[in-house]
Amino acid sequence: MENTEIARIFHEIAELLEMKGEDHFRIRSYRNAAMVIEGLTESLKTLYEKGEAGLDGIPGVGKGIRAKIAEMLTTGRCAVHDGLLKELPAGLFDVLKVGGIGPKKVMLLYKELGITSVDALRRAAESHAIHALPGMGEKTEENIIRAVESLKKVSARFNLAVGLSYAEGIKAHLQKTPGVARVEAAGSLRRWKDSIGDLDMLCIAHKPEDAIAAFAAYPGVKDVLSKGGTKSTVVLKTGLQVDLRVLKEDAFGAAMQYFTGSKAHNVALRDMAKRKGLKINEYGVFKEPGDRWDAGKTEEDVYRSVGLPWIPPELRENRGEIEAAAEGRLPAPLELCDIRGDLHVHTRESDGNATLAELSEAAQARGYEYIAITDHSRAVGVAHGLDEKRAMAQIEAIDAFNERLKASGRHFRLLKGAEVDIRADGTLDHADEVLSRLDCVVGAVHSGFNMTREAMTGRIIKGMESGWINVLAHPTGRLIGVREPYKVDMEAVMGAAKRHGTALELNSYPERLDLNDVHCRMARERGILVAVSTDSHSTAHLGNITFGIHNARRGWLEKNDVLNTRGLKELLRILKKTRQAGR
DNA sequence: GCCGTTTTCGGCCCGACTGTTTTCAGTCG
Repeated sequence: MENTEIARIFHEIAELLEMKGEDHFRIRSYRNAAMVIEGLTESLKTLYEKGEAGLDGIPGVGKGIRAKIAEMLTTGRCAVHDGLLKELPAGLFDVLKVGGIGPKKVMLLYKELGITSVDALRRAAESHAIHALPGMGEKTEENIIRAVESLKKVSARFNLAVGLSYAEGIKAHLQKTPGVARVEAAGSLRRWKDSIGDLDMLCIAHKPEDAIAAFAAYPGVKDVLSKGGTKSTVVLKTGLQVDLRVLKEDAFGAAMQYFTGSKAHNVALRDMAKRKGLKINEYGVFKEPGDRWDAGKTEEDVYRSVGLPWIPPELRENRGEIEAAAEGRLPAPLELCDIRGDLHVHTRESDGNATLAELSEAAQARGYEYIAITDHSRAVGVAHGLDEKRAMAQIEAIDAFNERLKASGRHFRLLKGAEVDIRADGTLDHADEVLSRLDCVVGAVHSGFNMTREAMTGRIIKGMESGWINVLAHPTGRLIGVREPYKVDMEAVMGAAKRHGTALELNSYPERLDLNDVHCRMARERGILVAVSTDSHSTAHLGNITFGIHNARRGWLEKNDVLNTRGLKELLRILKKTRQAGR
């Protein structure tokens, strides 16, 4: 079993225990362990196979949960999970997803009315069978009908680029409201998480009620879920939920810290504060009992109050950043100015829409020293992939172009490259005669996504073993919200990358962000270089590098961990060495 | 169920809003 599967089972145990009304802290332990497991950079299987001590020392995983992990790894089952599922029907998980229905109500509806599905819930609400139950009323029935309706339309999660554009729209709208001094997005968007479930907005306003009213009146709003004195929640027409909190200026830093999260980071931070006799909430830092500390204006104040330096939002996942901050070993965040070029760019020869000259100009305008032209190979027919003849012609064209650049005194170079398909049998989609003339070969999987895990892993490793691949592009093939990653053993792929000196791509396209944050961190720990590339199909796409940089930060990558922070000379040396080592 | 500068028991982050209640539970983030 893989980490994600084991984590899922712990999440389910937590939900089942919660419905049964078990101890809150025990439930939290399962949730916490699940989240910790999702952030691990080694598979539990590998750790377990190391022997007794392998699973020791994982924070939040004690004796009980360790035993369950061992049980799942050896038998593929978890008796506690199985037992709970015998007590409670699996349909209750769906009922729990209905907004406004929590574990207590799910259980009440199940016990009193036998409701085990969303459909049954809606029917019960429509036939007014619910309001007779204790704690339920007519309003509850109306809300259930509405929540079930929106459940159907809501798409799971939104990608970052979409989230950013909504946040900008709301920000512009609120800033037009008199008395609104400042509006910022917090939450997972500010942490640059690869996908967002909702938007958290903060605002400073003299009259909170005016800001709340303006928020509810935003033209994109479909439903107002709640509207209080300082807080409101709405659902946009697109299905995205947005929360707004209105605050006073002197609490803005504390609120930013609080609402940026993650929840796990905040719990750990507040626990730390508590041990120091302090209390942190969204209004500031307080010395018990109750009196105010001057630590609410900036986030730095909040962190300083518990003896920590400011922690970049991208790292706030309780994956060791608090300990690292305490010990002064936070990673130095990767910056845009560290990036010297882009190693994955398409032209109109395949499925891009820009010419060599246009891309060259756009890249120079960004201050780059190089970009690699990496059009598709022929296997990607829909993208008008290049066969050997066209590839050779492009090589000649790039050589000629570089000659002209040189003659004009520009310190910029186009690298000859290709995004060559790793075919289903692991062979490459260009002949050696073409590959040997390229500066930078990007290998990628674009078909046959439904292979078994073993077959896909073998296919990719065989591709790398050819010795031609400098960078493995979008290594898991995921498209956020559209397509799951293909099944692949990333530990094995990284093992091969390390042996062959292959870099792994962090594809900056907001729908991809592949490698993800945890995979980036895995690469760093294993000493594998990451290429932060854009996979641009137009000059505008070069700007997507921003998404890649923030995702790299989430993966703790520093300048030295990234291949394309190297200057041209050093880059070419590394690219050449990879080939020589591999062949 | 986890954890320890309060260490093997007794804690465990904190607050807003809603709908149902006559003082608060449930839900959410």
